[in-house]
Amino acid sequence: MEIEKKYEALKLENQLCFPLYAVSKEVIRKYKPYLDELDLTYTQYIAMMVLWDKKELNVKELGKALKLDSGTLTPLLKKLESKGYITRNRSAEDERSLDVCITEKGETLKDKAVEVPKKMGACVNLTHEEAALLYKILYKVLDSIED
Amino acid sequence: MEIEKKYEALKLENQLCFPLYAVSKEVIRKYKPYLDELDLTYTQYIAMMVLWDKKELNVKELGKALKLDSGTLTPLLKKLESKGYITRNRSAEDERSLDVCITEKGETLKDKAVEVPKKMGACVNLTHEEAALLYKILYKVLDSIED
DNA sequence: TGCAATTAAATTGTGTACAATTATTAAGAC
DNA sequence: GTCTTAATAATTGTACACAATTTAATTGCA
Repeated sequence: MEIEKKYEALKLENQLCFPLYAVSKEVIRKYKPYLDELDLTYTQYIAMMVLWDKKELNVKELGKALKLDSGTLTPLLKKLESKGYITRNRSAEDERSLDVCITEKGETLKDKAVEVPKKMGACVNLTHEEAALLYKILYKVLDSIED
Repeated sequence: MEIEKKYEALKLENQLCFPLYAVSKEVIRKYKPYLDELDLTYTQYIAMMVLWDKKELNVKELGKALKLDSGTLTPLLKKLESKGYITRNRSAEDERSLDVCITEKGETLKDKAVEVPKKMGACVNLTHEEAALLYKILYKVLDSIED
């Protein structure tokens, strides 16, 4: 192989992983000013999203939904509890399991939070078709990676 | 607005940010076994990618290429230096600037690293068209987000 | 029943990320 | 030439991520 071609695959601009990584970070950074108003970080926000929808579930289920483990979730949920947005209680049927439940205060936050996706939509400069395509491709990767 | 529709935009499955975030993490996790063989983390790997290409550049330029700041890069580059893959030296013309330079040992690593993109390609279950489209859309977002 | 295997969270340790601040150096205005 | 302003890394502090281990509870089977 020609020497110039041998290392082409190692260049940053020829990777798919790098723009994925960079866009993910930049998008999360774009959320910050809006999430600051809710006193939430991005990870706390997506955890609250699941809770706004489900009201109650255990750490294992939340971890599956967010693809996060207890090492990340345990301290994060303790923070959400200290903010008063959720409660954490051992399950009555299975003491190993920890039930996470949204509070009144957490529910109230939902009304402010509905504005966030609207504000963010304006930031991501894609057409409907591009956004739909991106969504479809990302979930194809996500499903195929399923370990 | 109907009550059922009001909060639809807040559901995790209706977000574009979440699959972006999740895919980015999962892809990086897929790299781990291959990068372990090189004694590199993912962030160290993309930093080395720039250095394999450019041989030498300063922290500011590297930060621009990777979209990372000195708070992330300083400890990371110290680790790469301690592994013997790079050197760190103050610029002669401008003492504020820190020059990062690849070493012989760092260059040697490149020959093992060329195998990584090949192995990863097999993991991401996309057609050429899908991969090209994903690449194009991601860079469109990245360019539009440019602050 | 008794106990090995499994499961669920929590903990520990390492490595990012990034905002905000600090220290040092360089550039530019006058 | 001094002095303000700007630029560059490093530092500090907070919050993830995740692998590996630990602790405690439950299951399953001999």
